Amino acid sequence: MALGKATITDVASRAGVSIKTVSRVINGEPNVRSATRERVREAAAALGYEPNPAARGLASRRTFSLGLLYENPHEFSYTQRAFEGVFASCANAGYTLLLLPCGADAPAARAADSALHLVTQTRVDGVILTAPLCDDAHVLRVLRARETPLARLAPGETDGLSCTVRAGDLDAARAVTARLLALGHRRIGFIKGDPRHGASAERFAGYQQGVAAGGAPLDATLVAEGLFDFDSGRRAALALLKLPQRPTAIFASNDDMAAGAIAAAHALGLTVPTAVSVAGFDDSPIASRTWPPLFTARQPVLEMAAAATDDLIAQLRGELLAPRHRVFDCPLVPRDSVAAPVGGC
Amino acid sequence: MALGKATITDVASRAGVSIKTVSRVINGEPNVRSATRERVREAAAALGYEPNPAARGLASRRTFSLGLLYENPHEFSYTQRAFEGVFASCANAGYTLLLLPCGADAPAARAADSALHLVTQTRVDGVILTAPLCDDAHVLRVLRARETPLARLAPGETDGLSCTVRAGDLDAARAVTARLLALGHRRIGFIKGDPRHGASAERFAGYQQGVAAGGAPLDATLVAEGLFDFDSGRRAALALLKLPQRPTAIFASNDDMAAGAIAAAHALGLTVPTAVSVAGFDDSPIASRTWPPLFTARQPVLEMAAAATDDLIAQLRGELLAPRHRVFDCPLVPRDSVAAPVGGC
DNA sequence: TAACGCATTGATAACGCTGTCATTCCGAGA
DNA sequence: TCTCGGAATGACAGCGTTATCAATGCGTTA
Repeated sequence: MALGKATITDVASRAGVSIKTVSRVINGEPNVRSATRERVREAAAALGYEPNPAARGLASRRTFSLGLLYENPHEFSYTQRAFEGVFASCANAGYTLLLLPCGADAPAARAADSALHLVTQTRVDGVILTAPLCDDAHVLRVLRARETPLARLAPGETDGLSCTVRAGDLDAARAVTARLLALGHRRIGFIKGDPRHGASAERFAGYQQGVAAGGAPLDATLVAEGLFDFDSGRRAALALLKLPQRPTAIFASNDDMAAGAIAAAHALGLTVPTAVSVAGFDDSPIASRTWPPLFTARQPVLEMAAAATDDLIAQLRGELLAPRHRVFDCPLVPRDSVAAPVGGC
Repeated sequence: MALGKATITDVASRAGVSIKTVSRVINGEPNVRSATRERVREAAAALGYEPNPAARGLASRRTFSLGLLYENPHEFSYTQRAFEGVFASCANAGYTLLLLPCGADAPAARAADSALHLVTQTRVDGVILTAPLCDDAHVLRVLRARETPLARLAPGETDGLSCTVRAGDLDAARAVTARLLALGHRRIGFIKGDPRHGASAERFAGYQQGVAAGGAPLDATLVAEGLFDFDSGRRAALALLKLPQRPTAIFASNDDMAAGAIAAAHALGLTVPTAVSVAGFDDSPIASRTWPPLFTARQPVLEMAAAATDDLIAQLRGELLAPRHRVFDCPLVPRDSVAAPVGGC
């Protein structure tokens, strides 16, 4: 096998056909006799032929590559899990993947610049947007001006223009809350997530509905603000646990903040789950690395990202008539950071 | 500003020059009168011209893209930090970055396949290899057969062929050990890392040298095997802490295993650092999220990855006469998981 | 003034593929 | 046997750059 220096012309002459026929075989186009197809395949294999993506891209005006745009995340593992899902689908469909991080702390216009770069400079065929960029007006405007096909992961709102994939945040948050209530907790603290993420409002609503459904009092002093990162969770939990009448359980909107809440409890000399229960959301790697490990709801990030990518590629291939909107369940993951409150109910 | 549909021909006619002159300006080549250069720049800006990478790649036989090859990592954050460093350098130099994960648990040949794919299919100009792939004979053979320029991050051994960037693992591990000895510990357990990583042996050697230099006994029963992941660290620490004469301190080869060691201590009812001190290595995100936070040595992964990328690009540009080999210091990060043993020395 | 040399510029041929459209092939039906 | 029509195939013109090499301009020297 040669070192990949063979061109389509070499294959064509070896197979005794025109380059156009080779092109047809390579691209799986119809109207090639199966004997011919086989002959071309053999010639290509014998020469170790690999199509030149630059030439292909130049001629077809496509790049067969997708861009994954994301913010430098607070929650470290999310992006990586999403990436793995997107990558798997890309590899599967023969697409190349470009990652484009945009600094979270940079001005809003910065993200739009990154998006623009992705489209003009590298000319990807489509873009996958993760929260919170998938709701960023600047970014959306830039991409839509170029008519770039989109898929949005964990958006706040769906529209009729792009495929979306969301988690069933509301239901899962309600289920977590219900579980805490069932254990006998009446005062359940809540730590909200970054308000720029659509999921934050959903999870909060799930908490509220759960509390209301359980007949427990809705106490606004038990709700603290957070930003999805460890330290904001730690600080919020500290404040909650220092309340005159402190909660017996804390439900943080994600695992990183829940890990912060555990650290806060430790710092105050409160044992988890004996003195205070802590629940998270996501089932990110840190959820099984805290002590005690976190009770949480599993968000299937990898599968969701893969689904978003599949839909985007289907759209590029014209296989999708209308944008598809998917919602993934988040099953509870029972772990030791949650128990009945001391004294029962 | 137009929507990036302008070609080099448009720019040329607007500036009243030939396309070759525009090409010269775009690529920063010499021998263009500064007045001409300025006129071309203005025309390009006015038209919103963006060079077409496919056309450029076809004509120049380069892609201006690099590949980052890595194993699906045990230690979750490492790759992401490395990616950020590599990405920063690529963006800086106008290169595009392709990530290529290869499953850790797949057969060895699989990684080589991924490497091959990177070179033949996407035709990157150069490849950055992370541990342990940077020491994988299959991968290296494939890439060298194609004469692909390489940079290797955290290799076991350097060679005369490719740029390398390493951490000063041995010195840092010795310093961590010395610190534990200085606090009065005499029985210091050690959890080794994945033997396929060159750093594992270095860190172990640092531990051994540190113990020897401190005049403490070298006890082989205090050395446990690990694989750099949380669970192997937890299990190894459990074994160490159940020894008849258990260590008063445990030095794990990385933070993930150290977090596992803390979990093991908790599980046995041993308080950290009162009953047992725990030290890690890397200063990965989890190091500041455990309770208590981890005493560790900071490996500047992002900076190292950026350096490797810079060197690779310099090599591609022909600016490097011989492969460069860099070593980065790993300063100690004092945190609360380490204290003097109960009873002093 | 003519000739020389170097900096500057341009005409044109690749680069390896896809798209368009014409052509050939081949079996079925008249 | 001839005609017809769709399947199969091929010729050739781009796609938007860079590379090669020739041509031009211009200040300097003989």
